[in-house]
Amino acid sequence: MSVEDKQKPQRNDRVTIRTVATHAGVSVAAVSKVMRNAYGVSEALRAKVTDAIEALGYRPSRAARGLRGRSFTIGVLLIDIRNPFLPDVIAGVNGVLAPSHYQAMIGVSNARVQLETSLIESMIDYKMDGLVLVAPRLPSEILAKFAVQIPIVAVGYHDASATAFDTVNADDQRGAEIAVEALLACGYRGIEMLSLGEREGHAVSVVRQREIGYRRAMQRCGFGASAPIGKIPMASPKREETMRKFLSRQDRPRAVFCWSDLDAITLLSLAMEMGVRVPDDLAVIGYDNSSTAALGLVNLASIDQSGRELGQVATRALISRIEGRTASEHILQIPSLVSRGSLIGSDTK
Amino acid sequence: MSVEDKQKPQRNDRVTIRTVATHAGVSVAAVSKVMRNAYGVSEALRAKVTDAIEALGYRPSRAARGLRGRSFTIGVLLIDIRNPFLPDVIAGVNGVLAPSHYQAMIGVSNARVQLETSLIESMIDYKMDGLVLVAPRLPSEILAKFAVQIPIVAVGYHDASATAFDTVNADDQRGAEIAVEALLACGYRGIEMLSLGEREGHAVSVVRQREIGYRRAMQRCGFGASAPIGKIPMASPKREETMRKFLSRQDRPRAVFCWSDLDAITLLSLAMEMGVRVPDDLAVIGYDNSSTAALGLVNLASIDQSGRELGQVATRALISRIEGRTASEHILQIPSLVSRGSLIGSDTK
DNA sequence: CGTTATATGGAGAACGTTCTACATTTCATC
DNA sequence: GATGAAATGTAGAACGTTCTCCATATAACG
Repeated sequence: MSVEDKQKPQRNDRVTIRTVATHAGVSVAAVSKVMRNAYGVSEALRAKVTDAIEALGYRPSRAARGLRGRSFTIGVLLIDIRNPFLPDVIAGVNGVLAPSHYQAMIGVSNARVQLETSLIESMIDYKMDGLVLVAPRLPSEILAKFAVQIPIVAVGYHDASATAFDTVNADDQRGAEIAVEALLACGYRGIEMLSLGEREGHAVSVVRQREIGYRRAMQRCGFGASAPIGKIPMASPKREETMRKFLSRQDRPRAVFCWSDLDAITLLSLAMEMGVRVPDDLAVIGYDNSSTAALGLVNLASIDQSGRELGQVATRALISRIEGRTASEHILQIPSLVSRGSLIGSDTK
Repeated sequence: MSVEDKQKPQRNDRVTIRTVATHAGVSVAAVSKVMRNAYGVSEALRAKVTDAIEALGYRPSRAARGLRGRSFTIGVLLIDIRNPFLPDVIAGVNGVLAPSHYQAMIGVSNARVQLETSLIESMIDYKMDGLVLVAPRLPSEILAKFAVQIPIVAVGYHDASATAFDTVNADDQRGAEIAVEALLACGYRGIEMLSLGEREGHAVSVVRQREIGYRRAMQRCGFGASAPIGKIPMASPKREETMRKFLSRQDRPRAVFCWSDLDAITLLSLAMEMGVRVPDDLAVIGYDNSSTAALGLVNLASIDQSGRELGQVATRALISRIEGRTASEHILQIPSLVSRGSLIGSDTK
């Protein structure tokens, strides 16, 4: 509007720590001290500086911060964004972070080890302050190597012997036991587990843990150590085909424990389509108690491991590690059963 | 192991551009040039440098890069991580980014304007190269202000008059028309829309656009301009209560068009629970064609706007803008109907 | 009043890149 | 050979912070 409109400051208008210092009539170092509320700042100085910050709308550059010190960002790595269990974890992370000055940035690896690695490296290169890895695929040694460079908490990754990083898990073995016990308590006898058919069978993975729990519960109840475990491939076309085959088997079990709601729900859908009645012909119990399982239409009994809580606990652990803790922590939550129609018919029809 | 174990380089072992330069026997600037494959690099030089990079396992620091030039990161802002439509968008973004040297970092705003603002600011402060905002809540003027500082593409945000940023949308008005037309074609006459009950009624929001399309289609078919639109609150307790009330109305319409699968699916669940048969008593059509809608158990007819494609198109637009385009683009995709059991019974029972 | 502690503020060197200028070499072309 | 033009490589100044020393001012104490 004014005649004095300048051309120059069009892009060069970034308010830096220097602008603030000049405006407040103090040194750059002083402003920095106030920002980090470091030692050696008088009330008068603080007031001057905060006023200037307010007046100019100053925001420190995260990039520059990261170059020298902390970036106040924590990275979250998700294996997969479609699994409805993961948003719960994110919600937990964000809940804990919200009141703090930390912020979360999320990366999605799509279960690709390659991408997972490069994402972790990127987060390190951004000088993020810490990482929450949700169900990472990388082997423990590699994670340990990364953990030297940045504080790490792994969620959904069983390695209680790791010393370089922390782990936060629901007790997946126990969860599987609870599932089996629930099926037995309902009187079902022929019980099978449907697990994930993956080449990698790390004991670190939650899937493997659930298999162990399933086997143990079956054995304890006298059904032999080699209780049957079916493998469902991950990729979509094969996946449904395998399930259909399972459903049409003539020696189909009376009840099935699925390693994840994701599979359980698809199974339920196919069962309906193929005329297999649930739970009359086949009882189903899933894992994660995802929001979809809770839908009236789906009505899937499931093991609840409170993703939200896992996210919260993991974040708190990470922050304590960022703030200096060095001894590793391995936290185990107890999962619980949420009974629904797929386990035992609600109506006495 | 060796006796010469040094204490010093324990943390100081970062391989920087300087390490590479020394190792290759060239200048720092030369290495930088190779990295950015800038003009003025001979084959011999390039070979020396890439060898050194390989040998040392050098990765440029994103933090330092961001401070001076590009960071090769694009920020994605999600309004909500629970809506199963959004993972599709992410998949599209990642698909386009994967072969490039760009990487995506995701922030989740949980529909909070405050958080959305601070996340955008953070991404700017990280010197990210561009932003994909998915269904942002901020008004257009504010977005325009941000767009001066960083290239922005908004997805699910209708503002074809914006000059500072691009928009990528499915044609939500058309989508709603298609839905209404489909219901009419099935012979249903009493049709209502269930929309989102929010204070904010920006025309930019997809919800409002769908309402407009619904009204227009109804009017065109002779059902008056004031076709009824019910409002469903977002928060969970009130939400279901409102739906129950709707379902038990004695003047309940014959068919309903829901603004989102999210609501449609809950409605389907409640309908089953309350004994309202779908589609015999009530036909339902949703929006988004989310993965949940496709489940056999749910079997919800829905308007497909291919989130994946939106993500791809948006990312390509963003990259072209990063690379210099200044004129704004406003892209509109045509949605399509996916007919399923909630629209017309598949079996002739 | 000296002398010593303590509290307060500032100078300036990192941090690891990018990128503008410039210096040098190589190559045509006359 | 001389003369530009083009190609190739380098020095070094940013970028916006943090943080270690230092310098000074003030308080405490005998």
